[in-house]
Amino acid sequence: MVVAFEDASAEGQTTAATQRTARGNPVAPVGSRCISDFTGDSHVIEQPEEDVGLQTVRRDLVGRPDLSQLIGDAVEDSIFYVLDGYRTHRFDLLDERVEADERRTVGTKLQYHLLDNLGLEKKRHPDTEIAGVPVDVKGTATTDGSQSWMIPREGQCELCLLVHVDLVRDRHRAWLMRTHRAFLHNGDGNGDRKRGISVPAFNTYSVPLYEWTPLRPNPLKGLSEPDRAVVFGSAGQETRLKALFRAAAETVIPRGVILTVCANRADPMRRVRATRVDMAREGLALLCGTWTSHRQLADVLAFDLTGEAWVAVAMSKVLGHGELTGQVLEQMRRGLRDEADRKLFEP
DNA sequence: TAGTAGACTCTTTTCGTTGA
DNA sequence: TCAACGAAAAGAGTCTACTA
Repeated sequence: MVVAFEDASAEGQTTAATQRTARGNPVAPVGSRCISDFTGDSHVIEQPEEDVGLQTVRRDLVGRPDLSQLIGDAVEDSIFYVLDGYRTHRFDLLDERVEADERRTVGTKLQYHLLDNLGLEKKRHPDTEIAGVPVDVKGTATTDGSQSWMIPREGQCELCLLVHVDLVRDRHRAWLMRTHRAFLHNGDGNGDRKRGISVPAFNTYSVPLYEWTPLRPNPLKGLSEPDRAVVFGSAGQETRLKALFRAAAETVIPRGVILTVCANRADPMRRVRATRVDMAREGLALLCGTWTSHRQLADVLAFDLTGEAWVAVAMSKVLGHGELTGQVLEQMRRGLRDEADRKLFEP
């Protein structure tokens, strides 16, 4: 097997001295030549710091203060899509009911959600352009800590935004890398002639965009077995939602979690709202991210209700925030006719 | 009969568009 | 640039039907 890089001084001539075996071959050094299988183009490998296109894209991405959050949101959206909790009750990709094939599709879905979240246009090839530079987006979700991105022939020597989701530790990280042919495995590639990135090349030439960032915890994963039995039991939606809010009080409940609990039932959000009076009787106020005043109060209490999430907090914590408390309680009182119920939401 | 689900209508909020 | 406007989405209330 001959690796596809040459000493630049040889000007396109692959000599015996520059040929390497695939196993244990060294990382193609800066200054050596790389030849794309796809275009046949021969070019010199640069340091990432000297790669104008890579640095342009890197500056654009790291200049976004919420980059890791935007990509994290895309990861969570992709996982929710694959789990299909709204129909299946599944909330964990490690669940035995999730097929390995389904897990693999997280990376594919991630491309679309990531472009959407970053406000990037979807193109045919490569996937998008960032700051005018063509960029491919590759995502991988693994359960063993390993990371492998398969690069298609047309992606060779192009810039790639690489995202790794660690499903066991619930975290994600992203890198930028120019995936030179010389950095990919040899042999015949897979059936689509895609090739994986060699680990030494990745360790040498990838540029991290941010460190490991935790995904938002899924409150369903933290439930005890007895709580989980009630939340996914045979009772009605309201009973099960109340059990969820009790068990996961002071924990942000994303909208997707509510849809998962109420899988295959109509109008679950209606049932969440219907639990508000009962929860108030138990001393818990349900804040909903849809309402501006609720969201603002949640921010004050250090809960992030973006994505129309909900949270059950002690009523005592809702009080004492001046006009904001007044607006939240007024919103909760709205429409209640029973005087005793209305009293539950008075300062 | 109580609890629950579903359907319908009204209200509120958000977001994109338009024009000054 | 910003306010006004309208459409769409989602919250909220009410009523009826079903079931154990």
